[in-house]
Amino acid sequence: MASFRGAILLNRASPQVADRLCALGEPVSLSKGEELPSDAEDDRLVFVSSGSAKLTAQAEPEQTHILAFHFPGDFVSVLRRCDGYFRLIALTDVELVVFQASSFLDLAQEEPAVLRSVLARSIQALHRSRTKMMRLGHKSARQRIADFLVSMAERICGCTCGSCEISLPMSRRDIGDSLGLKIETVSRQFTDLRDEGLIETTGRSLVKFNDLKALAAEAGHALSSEIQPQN
Amino acid sequence: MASFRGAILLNRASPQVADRLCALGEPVSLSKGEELPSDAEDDRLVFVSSGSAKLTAQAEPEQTHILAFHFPGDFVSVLRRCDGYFRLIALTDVELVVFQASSFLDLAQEEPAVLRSVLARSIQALHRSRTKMMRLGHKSARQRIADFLVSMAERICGCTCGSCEISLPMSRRDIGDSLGLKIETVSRQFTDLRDEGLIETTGRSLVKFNDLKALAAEAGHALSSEIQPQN
DNA sequence: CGATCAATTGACTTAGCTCAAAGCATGTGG
DNA sequence: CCACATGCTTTGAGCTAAGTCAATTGATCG
Repeated sequence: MASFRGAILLNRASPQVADRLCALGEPVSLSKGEELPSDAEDDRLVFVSSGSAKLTAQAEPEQTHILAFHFPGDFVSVLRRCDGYFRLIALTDVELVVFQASSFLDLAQEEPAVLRSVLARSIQALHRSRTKMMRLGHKSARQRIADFLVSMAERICGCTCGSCEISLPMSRRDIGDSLGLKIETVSRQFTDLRDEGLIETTGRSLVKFNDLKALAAEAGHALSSEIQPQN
Repeated sequence: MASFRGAILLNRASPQVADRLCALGEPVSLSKGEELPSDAEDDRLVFVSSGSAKLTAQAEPEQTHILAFHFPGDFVSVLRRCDGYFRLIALTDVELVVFQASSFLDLAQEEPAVLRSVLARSIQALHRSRTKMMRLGHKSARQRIADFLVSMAERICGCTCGSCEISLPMSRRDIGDSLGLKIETVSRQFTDLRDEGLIETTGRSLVKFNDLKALAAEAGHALSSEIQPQN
């Protein structure tokens, strides 16, 4: 369970401003599979307190793209419904703090350090997104899956090397939708990695990594610094 | 030839701050093929006054990824050399205004409206990048090329429908590197589109569009709003 | 006008998609 | 608590789009 107030204070905001920002946020709880009600008026900033969620974009019917997975501590920006609409959907029961982007920024503006920190993070996120997404366009299915697993290990349990075990909150379909792969291809890659001893799986969601460095190497030298939470 | 000062004033900055920002920038001219000297210390913000340039990332030797093409009026952020280094390379003779990101932001901080506007643009750019790049992962070669051509028509000559003619400043290899396609595939797609009468080509760089809407449809309903200059 | 490098075209290979069927988890009701 | 039903996942066989290798054509610049 991540605290929004704590995250803000890390940006060296004054406690007063942190409190006022907190007051601005609306706590929202979603249970597994539920969707954050969409808003046609305003862009929103959403802080994830606990659980996990997927941010999707539906350009055309029958083709869902998953833009990102989000975990506790993440700060997600959800654009208002306009060009191809965005949806934030709970993968597990999830607790959020939802802000209207404009009023959040109005207030943050009083604390230029916060605003600037948010900007710096945003520029970094843009670059990460660009490098990462662009790489996706150049990578094989195996590399995409390896890259995905390494990034999940880092985000879910903070591991970048050695071995660890995580529970993936998303389905194979979700993974495919986020990497531009079909569900069968995702499954086959899991099988291959399992056969080669790079991972072990139990049930649908448990994945054990035996050597994260080796897996990262499979991803095509994905630098671990590229795989941090967005905000 | 775009004016940096003019672009800043559009953000409703005071003329004083605009002047001080101008003073902070270092004008740089590059001739075709030249590269902006890299900087290991600071992230930089680069304004494109005239000409065009490509922003590349070299994760591994022998594999260059083009992150974006840039045209007059664009505001590019070039990260310092760290994770896989970034290079800004002139496609034509180009005039730039180069800022140290930190000092630019220090100054912009005095004008919260500017800072916030930059932030808002940056968040938008992040979303565009995500949607666009993610789509690339799901698109066929034909759709990628069509999408690319439509976006170039919009950025180079401002056309979104009807017919127009542009001169592409980048090579087929550059196009491939930016879309995750091989040069031969790029060429074949050009041939196909030419055979179908959607485009006409003269020499290496001239491309004439007969029906941009039809081309956009080929791109898979790429919304024109998704194809605007970054900043 | 010729040298050089970019672009095109062709033949072949392969990674990932499609269609189809079978195996497992998970959770629900008896 | 077990059995079954549902939906997720895995596996298989064949196909297609894009990559690879190789040769040719064409554009651009000195």
